[in-house]
Amino acid sequence: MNLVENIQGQLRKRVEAALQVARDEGQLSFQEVPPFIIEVPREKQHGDYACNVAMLLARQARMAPPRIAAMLAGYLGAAGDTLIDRVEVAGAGFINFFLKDDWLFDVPRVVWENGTKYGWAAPRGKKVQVEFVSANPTGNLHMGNARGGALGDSLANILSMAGYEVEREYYINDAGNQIELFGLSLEARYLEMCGREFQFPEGGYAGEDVAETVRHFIQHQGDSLADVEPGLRRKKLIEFALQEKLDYIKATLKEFGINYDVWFSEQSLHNSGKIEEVVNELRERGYLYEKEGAWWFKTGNGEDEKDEVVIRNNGVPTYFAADIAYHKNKFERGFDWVINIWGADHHGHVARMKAAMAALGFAPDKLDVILMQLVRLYRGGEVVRMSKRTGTLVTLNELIEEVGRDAARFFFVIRSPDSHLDFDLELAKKESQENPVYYVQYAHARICSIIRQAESAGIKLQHPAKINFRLLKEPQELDLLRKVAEFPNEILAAADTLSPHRIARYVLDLAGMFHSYYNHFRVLNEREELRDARLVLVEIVRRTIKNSLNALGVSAPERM
RNA sequence: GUCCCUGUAGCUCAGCAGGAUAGAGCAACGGACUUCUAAUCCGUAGGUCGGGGGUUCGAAUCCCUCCGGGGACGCCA
Repeated sequence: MNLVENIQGQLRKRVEAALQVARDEGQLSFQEVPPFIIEVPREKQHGDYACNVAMLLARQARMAPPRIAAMLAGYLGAAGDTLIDRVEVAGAGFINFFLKDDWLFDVPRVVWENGTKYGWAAPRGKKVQVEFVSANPTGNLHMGNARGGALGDSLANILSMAGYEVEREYYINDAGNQIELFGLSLEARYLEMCGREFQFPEGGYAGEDVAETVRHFIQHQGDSLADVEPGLRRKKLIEFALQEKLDYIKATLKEFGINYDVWFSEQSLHNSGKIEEVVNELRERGYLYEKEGAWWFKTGNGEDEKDEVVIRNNGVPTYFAADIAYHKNKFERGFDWVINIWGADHHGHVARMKAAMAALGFAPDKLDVILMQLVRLYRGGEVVRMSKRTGTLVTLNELIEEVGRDAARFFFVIRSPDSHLDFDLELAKKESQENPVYYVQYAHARICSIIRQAESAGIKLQHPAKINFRLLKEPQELDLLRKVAEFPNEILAAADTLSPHRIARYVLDLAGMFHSYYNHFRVLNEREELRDARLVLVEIVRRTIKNSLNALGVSAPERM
């Protein structure tokens, strides 16, 4: 049950009824009800909720907004109303609703009854897939992958809370040119270590981690491949390396708190002939044309030059072709909504991908791509280039070790995906003591401490039904109830706008309100009834903090 | 040249499906621990929302334009 949504719905009905009565009585003339909103105003003095209908009606009613608002208010604030305390008209014509506090006293019961599921919406019977990270299995995960991981996993959590059936997926790019280059790099290192002639490929993977993988291979198989046919040698090396790298990636992501439902191999699309199949389908539907020996996909109306090659003139399909087959496969699996998290450097790919889906008869609206701006890494003010090939990168493993999983995840997810993220490692380490994540976690730990303290004094948390919440008279207490009540709506808003950072902001706010309250009032005070009510209040705050942190993949410690 | 993101307090960023007096954290300054955890709190100070037009009852938010920063424009992925 979503209390806030419920209240907003009730107010909306009252406003609609008032509009009808006003029209029936000839006070107001309008053709249709405009799409007005019932919102929580920023300023507290503007009431619990505000409605903008008067401003929206001004034109068609040919009346000044404040006059409309005043007239409607006359129909709204009936004496004896159980919900509305009073109605005021203010500003440019806002109708401000001041509610009786009673509804707030329902909040603890609702939280209590939902328990660990407070904030979860009812299942809506829609399947959504979130694909994220999907880094090439040719190296370790870097800062950009870390951001994508934190973002994608949190988003998946939030969508799940919003009632969607969510699957997390990792697309393994284990085919194509990069893999061939990877093979050549492995081979060169291998021959080098076996003391043979070798030639390192131009632009190859020169990183130390690749050399290390080759060393591992030699530990297992020695120089058994030194004299075999190069194609076979590379195949064996690639097989070994991909397995090792992928295992490592899986372990790292797990350590970062991310668990995937599906690991999808690009190679499997090649093997099963799905790529060829989808290319043929596009060709039959008339979306491909041949030019200079290659096959091109028509992206737009043919006027621009954004067309993209799907089959190279050597007959080998491109990454784009594989990706089309992959996305077709996604839709065929019956997802109602497909979300990809890509680095901003792939933005040119979005329109093409959507066009390809449309060409295949799928609704492109069902595909959403979050373009995450790239992370730029600094070390003591120096920009660090992140390149897998040269191996100069800070890995996710190092990040977890240096900054900690909780702080790292919170840090990535507190910013909107649109923000360019400058990450200075020195600064992050220095600031780790002051990181906002500790502020939130500390609030949780403090509440746990209060409850422990109460228990050791023989005071038990009681069911809200047994509590007189009218004793909570302090404005800060009512504000906390209000804030907790907003949580389910915050989740829905974060899901709708694909914005996990809203939850990070929310929980930071809630923690701040709690810390302030803590410093002003004593929960465990002498008056038993008040004490019991406050104990339940801080407990529902604790649960809300914990559920928020869970959504972000951050732990909620009981002691700090 | 085309496209995407971005420009808000000294710094890092929220707010941007239009709403009322533009917010938070950090940094700065001044206070609060005999009391449930001071990783906290309270107070002070800090702004031409990059510039200029437009739409509107109302613009940080939408549109146009200019300027600054980042990125993409491959038969790489």
